[in-house]
Amino acid sequence: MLTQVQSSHFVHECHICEPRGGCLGLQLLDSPEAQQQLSNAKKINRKSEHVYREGEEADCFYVLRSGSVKSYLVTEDGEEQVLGFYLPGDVFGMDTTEGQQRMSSAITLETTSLCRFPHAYLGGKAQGTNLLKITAEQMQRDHNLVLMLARKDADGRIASFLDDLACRYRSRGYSAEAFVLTMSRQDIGCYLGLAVETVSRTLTRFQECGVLKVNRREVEILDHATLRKIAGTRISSASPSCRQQEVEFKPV
Amino acid sequence: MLTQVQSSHFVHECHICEPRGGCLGLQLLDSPEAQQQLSNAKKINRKSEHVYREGEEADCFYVLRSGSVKSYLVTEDGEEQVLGFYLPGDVFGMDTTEGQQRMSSAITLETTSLCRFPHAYLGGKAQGTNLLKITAEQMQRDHNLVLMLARKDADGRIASFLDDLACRYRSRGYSAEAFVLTMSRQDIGCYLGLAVETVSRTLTRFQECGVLKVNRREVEILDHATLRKIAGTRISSASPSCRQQEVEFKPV
DNA sequence: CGATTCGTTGACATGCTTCAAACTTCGTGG
DNA sequence: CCACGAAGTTTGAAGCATGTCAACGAATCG
Repeated sequence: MLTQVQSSHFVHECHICEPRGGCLGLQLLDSPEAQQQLSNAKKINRKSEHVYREGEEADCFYVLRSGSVKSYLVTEDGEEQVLGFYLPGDVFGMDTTEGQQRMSSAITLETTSLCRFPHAYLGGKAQGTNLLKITAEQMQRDHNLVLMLARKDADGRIASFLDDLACRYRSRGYSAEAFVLTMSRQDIGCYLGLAVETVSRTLTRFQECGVLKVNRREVEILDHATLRKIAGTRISSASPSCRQQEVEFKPV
Repeated sequence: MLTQVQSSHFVHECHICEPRGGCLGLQLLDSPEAQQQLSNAKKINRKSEHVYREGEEADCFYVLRSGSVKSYLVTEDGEEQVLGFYLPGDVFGMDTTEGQQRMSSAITLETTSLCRFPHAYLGGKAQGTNLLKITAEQMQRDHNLVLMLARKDADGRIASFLDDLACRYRSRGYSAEAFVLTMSRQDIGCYLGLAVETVSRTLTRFQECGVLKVNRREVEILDHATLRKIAGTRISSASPSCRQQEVEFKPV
């Protein structure tokens, strides 16, 4: 059979997956047809070519065979945040599942060869699709945290944190404008990479701005629009919406 | 059948998974026996009880039904880094797969009810086990990045970054002591949440320490032990192994 | 009702960013 | 092959956001 020949050829020429206990293609694809497809799906990218871009519809993930790749996302302010660098043997592109829009971009850092794993060919072996979707969501959440820690100042982190909580409460049918924090200031600081004192001071300042009302663990969001603006604002961004000095101008 | 009754009871009393398109238990577990097991696996935890601890062997993941949970990990220096807060409906504990040691801990923030999903019951539906293992590894990598961004200073981040690269090259059969960076200083800074200038300065300083030899993108690690020590060192840790002032003492 | 944990506020120290400028390397076209 | 410009890297000086240290008030718990 031609497919058989192709298939076995495909297996022997590549040892990149050995540390994983053998070719991922053989592990994940049952039919020789699918394996042949995979064989054909090998691709060479030149330096600085995008493997995929944020917003594109995802239909596969990748194994890097040679070269190197960086994945990144872009903040609302046009700033780039690198999420990781991939070396030969690494699997990437699993932070988005079939049919979803890519949540990050990937670009080659040099001439690169990679193996495409189209979701469609995974067939029965990808039964846990729902689980994969859940893990992808978790990764996206992690990536947001990374972005927050790397690119946002204290104001931005606290605002993002509160906005995130509000959204999650809303999506569960609770009030997004008033809720009780179940965690201590210590925990919040430890999550956001800030000192407890900074958390406390920032919350106080937000209250002075009229953005929030805070009483110990009770939070009420008074001006969600401004909160969002602060959350999306980069450190030295041009518009200091509600930053320290601004407070002096419009205390409530 | 008793199991049937149990099973349907189990389905009707819980609406936490509705936004996911229905009970995860029904989606992931095929046999009524497994579903009953799941039903029995519901658990109430009081405030500040651990759901699992780092190092324990993982045999399940969880869906939070009510209450809230925080997940975290502890640095080599005993510092805590919070990785996330979970609200009702959230799935957690998927950063470790069956049989592995937990890579993080989870503790309740208040009285909490949760649903256990033992890996063993997933049966055929979890075929993509290999894929899950890969996504779990990716998550662990992300968590390391979070820890780095939140808890380490510039020296620690650069050192961790280089050590990570070295380890990955070693595991692939390349030299861990001498390699070429495929990414620009800009990219490194963008990954580590540092300004380009800081990256450059830090590398220069490491060279002055005798830890590295750097020439543009070529890196040679001369003192891997010290590099590791810097990587693991927290910001204001007692031992300033190779920090700014230290350089003055022992320039090479 | 003490004891402990949690939250807030102030003063000060400092590590990193920002701004600026020079140098090197690389790619491109004359 | 060299000239030229763009991009990447390095180094210096100065400002500032955040961490650290310290003290106090408030709430919680046994």
